Amino acid sequence: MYSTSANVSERQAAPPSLAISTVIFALRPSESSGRPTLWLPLVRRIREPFKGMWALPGGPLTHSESLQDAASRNLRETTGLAPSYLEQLYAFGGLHRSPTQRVVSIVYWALVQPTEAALADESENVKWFRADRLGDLAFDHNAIVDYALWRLRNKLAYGSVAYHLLGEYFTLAQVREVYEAVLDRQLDPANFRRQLKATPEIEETNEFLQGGKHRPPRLYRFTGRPGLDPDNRSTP
Amino acid sequence: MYSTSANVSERQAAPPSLAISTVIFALRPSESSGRPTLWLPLVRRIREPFKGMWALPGGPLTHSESLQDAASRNLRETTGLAPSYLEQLYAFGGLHRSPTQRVVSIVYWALVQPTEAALADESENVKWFRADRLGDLAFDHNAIVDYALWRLRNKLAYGSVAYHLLGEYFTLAQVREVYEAVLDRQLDPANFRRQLKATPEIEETNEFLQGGKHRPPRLYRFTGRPGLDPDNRSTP
DNA sequence: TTAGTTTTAGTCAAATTGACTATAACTACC
DNA sequence: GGTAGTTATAGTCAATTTGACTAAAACTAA
Repeated sequence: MYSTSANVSERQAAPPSLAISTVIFALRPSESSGRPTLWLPLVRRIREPFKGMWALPGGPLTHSESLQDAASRNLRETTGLAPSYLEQLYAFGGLHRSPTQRVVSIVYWALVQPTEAALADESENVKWFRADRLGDLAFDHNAIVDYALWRLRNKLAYGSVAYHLLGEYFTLAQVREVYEAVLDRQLDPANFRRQLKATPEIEETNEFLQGGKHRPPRLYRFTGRPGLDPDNRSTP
Repeated sequence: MYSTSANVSERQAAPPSLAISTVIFALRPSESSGRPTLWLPLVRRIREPFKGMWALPGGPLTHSESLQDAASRNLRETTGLAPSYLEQLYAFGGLHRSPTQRVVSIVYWALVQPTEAALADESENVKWFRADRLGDLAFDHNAIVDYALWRLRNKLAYGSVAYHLLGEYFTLAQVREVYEAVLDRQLDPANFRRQLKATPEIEETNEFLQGGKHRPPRLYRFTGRPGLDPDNRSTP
């Protein structure tokens, strides 16, 4: 319809095009320290503009999908995973985001639990990067990732989002490691666990994690519901 | 371009159309109690769908405007006012928001300081309503207003947004009245002022507000910057 | 001058937070 | 089998913050 070879007046008349992108966070052990760190998948652009550079996964909004469905499909197509948490981040609509056309991107951010599947889906054009060591990305995607990180840190501090980066069962120390990775600072183990034990959504189980070279920690489980976004208002 | 009389296959092929809407809050003294309450302007729809019903101010995104500029213009056109605070709320993109076509609305919310001008701009098709006494609105606009109210309450509790509903100089009791109106509960005057006095962005002046039938309260002034949204990142 | 009003400062106990100590319960190694 | 190493877990204590409340200050209206 709106071919890229359209002349100027045609381009001016065309409505801004609408795209969906996703910032997908997962935890992976750092190669150096072994502690968990934040990673995210990027895709290599195979055409202009920014051909060859890395960019957030995304694509146009198809006619039969809600915004969230489009983001969810996008996520599945690039990582093979289902999101454990998915929330709208922001609609970016600056005039000069793309040099060739006016495009408005509605960006979602997601948390996934990393599995073998995720690694298997890596390829020449899809790779995972440490969130704090991205190079220069296409478009305004560096700014978008920065904002997503800010939002993640914020939700971590106030909301109850850390559990979506972990499996169904977890130890309190694992939760603390998530906080330390995302907030990038050490937390006092004893005080941290006191706070977690005071939140009613964290349920104690009678299971313990065996295998460490120390006292086996108790496993817990998160029983809360995510958020109160318009998209997620009436999810039972 | 995409006329409403296009046939089904043409409509399917057309990209979802993109609109900007704004939820504009201002304070006005309640008619009954005289205390400040939240009001917002609505416009009457002059064509289908939902012809005759009240709706949020809005319109299509023009090609030469950023999202925020479009919201700002929208606000000025319906109220004659400039926003004292403007922030993106959410992008609503459900499949069936409008019965006639797929439309994605990027909604902003704003705070304005009410002046004579705002009242003057009321007309047959633009009216202000109490935020807690809206009827049935067009489209999904009731849900949008609910979400905007939720966000306002949230920002009030954590952020520093109340001052944008007041003038440059204000008394601490006026701030408390804003909180009481938005949160809909009474706050202890003494404790509330202790908290405000502890926040460094609230600057004491040497002026006092005369005219009440009681001890004249000191005037204060807000010196902080609003937010950290992508739109407002580099505002000096 | 007095009553009525809101502003403003202050007290005190309860709850929360931050820094820290000590014991429990496991594994690994000698 | 005992002992060192490690993390889990409970608990203490002072500092800070919060909520409920008292009371004086400073104006207007009568």
